[in-house]
Amino acid sequence: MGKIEDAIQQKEFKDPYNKAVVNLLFTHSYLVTSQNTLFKPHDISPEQYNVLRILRGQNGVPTTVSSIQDRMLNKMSNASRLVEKLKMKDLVKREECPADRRQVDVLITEKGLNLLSLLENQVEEANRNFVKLTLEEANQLNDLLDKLRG
Amino acid sequence: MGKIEDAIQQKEFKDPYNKAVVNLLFTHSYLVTSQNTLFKPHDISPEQYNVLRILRGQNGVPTTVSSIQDRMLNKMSNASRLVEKLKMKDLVKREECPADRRQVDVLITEKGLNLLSLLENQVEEANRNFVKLTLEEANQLNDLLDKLRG
DNA sequence: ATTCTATAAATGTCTATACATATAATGTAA
DNA sequence: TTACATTATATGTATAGACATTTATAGAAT
Repeated sequence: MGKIEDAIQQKEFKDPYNKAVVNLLFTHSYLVTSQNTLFKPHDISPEQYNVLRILRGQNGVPTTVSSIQDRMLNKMSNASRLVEKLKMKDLVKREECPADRRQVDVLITEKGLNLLSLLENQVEEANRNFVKLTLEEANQLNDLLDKLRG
Repeated sequence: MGKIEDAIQQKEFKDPYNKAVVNLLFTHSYLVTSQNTLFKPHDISPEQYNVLRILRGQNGVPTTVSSIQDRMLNKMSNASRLVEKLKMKDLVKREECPADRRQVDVLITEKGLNLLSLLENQVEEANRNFVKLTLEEANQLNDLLDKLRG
């Protein structure tokens, strides 16, 4: 089992390329659904978690909203609103950038760092379980995905 | 270029499994964004397109909402509301199932079939272009994704 | 027949994506 | 300086995903 044909009851695909697109959409849904069970109890979404990780990666250097946007997994998501959600939970703070008053400096708070360290190990451990591949296969998959996007 | 590390400016990952999860989320966004440009002019979403394809696959046999749900790429999506959207555009019709009045029979209309055949070649052609792999690599990717989900 | 349970679909609510537009601040050119 | 284009962020609005709840019907058990 596990074949995409069975999972969505579609007998055949136009070609391996079109099958790969469908397979990727389906596998994405599998992963997101699996991950959600983890994030749910902490009242945080995978996207918000991702923003916190980006901020911590800055090691205390403030980050602008557009810089967060550039580094998000989904370039179409709305960093401004995600930051607002995180701020309401006191996981980040926002300050007007003195050098350029259009910009907003975003920083992760102590509370944000604590939540992140609590979550991170769980997420990493869970991800290893969700991906039922050998190490070598996981590397192959990474290479193929990198190449897929060109 | 093309490597996930550059694309999201993250230097390293915990392990290839965690990298694969991030890589898959990112590649999903790449594909969906690419596909959206195609669907936009036709006032239909990729999800609605997918429902139309499921319905056509039935060759005129009515399909219930829950059966559509089972065959969708995202099991968490809401077939009931997608069918409602399609109905408002006269792309599907909905009939009470006489045998079981809880169920609703859904059928694709002539208009729906026309839109589908117009879109399908474009989508299939575009998908081939989005996936920058050889045929063999595309097959490998499909096998890895099938295995990933277990 | 009555009650209980299960199932099908619809609905409510929140979050996020997608994309257009608005607002404010900056930089540049006349 | 004024005018104009550019950039950073915020906001408006629609669609979809996530998940809980409701409503209606069906089937089973008493």
